Amino acid sequence: MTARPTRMTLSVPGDYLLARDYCSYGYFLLAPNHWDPDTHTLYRVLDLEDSPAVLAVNQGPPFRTLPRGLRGKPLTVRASRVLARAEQSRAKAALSRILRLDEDRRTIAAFHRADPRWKRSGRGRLMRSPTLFEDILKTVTSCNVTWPSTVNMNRRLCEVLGRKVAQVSDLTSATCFFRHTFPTPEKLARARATTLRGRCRVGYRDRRMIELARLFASRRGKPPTLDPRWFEDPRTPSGEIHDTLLSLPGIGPYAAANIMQLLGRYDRLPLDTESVRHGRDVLGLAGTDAHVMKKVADHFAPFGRHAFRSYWFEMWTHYEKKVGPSWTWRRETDANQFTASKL
DNA sequence: GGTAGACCTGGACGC
DNA sequence: GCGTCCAGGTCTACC
Repeated sequence: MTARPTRMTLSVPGDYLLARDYCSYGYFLLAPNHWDPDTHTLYRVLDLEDSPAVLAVNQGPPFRTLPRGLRGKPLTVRASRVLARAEQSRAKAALSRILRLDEDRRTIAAFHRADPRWKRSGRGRLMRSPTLFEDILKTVTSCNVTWPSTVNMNRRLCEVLGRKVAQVSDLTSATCFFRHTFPTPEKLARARATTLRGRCRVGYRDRRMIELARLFASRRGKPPTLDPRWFEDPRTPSGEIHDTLLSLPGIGPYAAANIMQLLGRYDRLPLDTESVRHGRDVLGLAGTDAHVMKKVADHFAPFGRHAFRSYWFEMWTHYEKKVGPSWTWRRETDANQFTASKL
């Protein structure tokens, strides 16, 4: 008799709402993340100790408008196979980073005091990846391309360089969209530039991505050149992290500021063409692109260490007014909207 | 320190 | 079906 796939429960902060807090940043539409808007279930492929597995995370039945009853309800996590105890711990740690479970009610309340517009909806957490490396690579794939290309690059990176889930269960065969993990730094560090360019369609980013992977990869048991723990440590000065990010291949001012927010440091704004569009269309700003960018930065400066979240949820709400609540979005249709020229 | 142009992909458009 | 144009941040060379 074969053992049944693992089921777990994950505790969340008292105000946590999976659909609202997971569908809060564009990366929730990128492989190997998959959100099913029909069942309000998050599917994520993760590299665990023995082999990859798919996790399905759910908090309750789907809804259209934000419900009160679900907030703080523990998450149910179903795995595609049996997970050893160490794998369960690793899976929970990965989900905690993705879902920002480290942001407790007090830190969200501090944001709402700085910008009360989001108190009613409870917006405050921003979805991210299970590792800093994946956040950095996803940011590189979002630079100098329209959003559909970002979607394709991430899917192909997983399919070409990720590990495939071998064990097929009801979970993986019927409902999961992706079967491959996001590539590890070690795997990407060994890849050929021609593979990245030809099969993953990352273009001129090929060598930069390999160089980044080499900085984050462990080699022959030696620690990596860059330690993610240094970046994640709240005691590390923001200025030092920002300077280090700017020194990395493929990381410029936009990417560095975006990675800062993914690290939970919200005082900088990643300004791009979207910011200019938002400045003109929503804030009514005028002038050259450079002038509008400067005015957008000035506009959100009073929010201080909460500036990015004020900026981001204002833009997110603008998207939602056009295409509905983010938890109803489908990658294959709504995902194509996220480019300044279309919005 | 500021700026122009190259770097790629994929979608839109015209023929 | 083919060719052309355009959007999109980073990097380098040049002033």
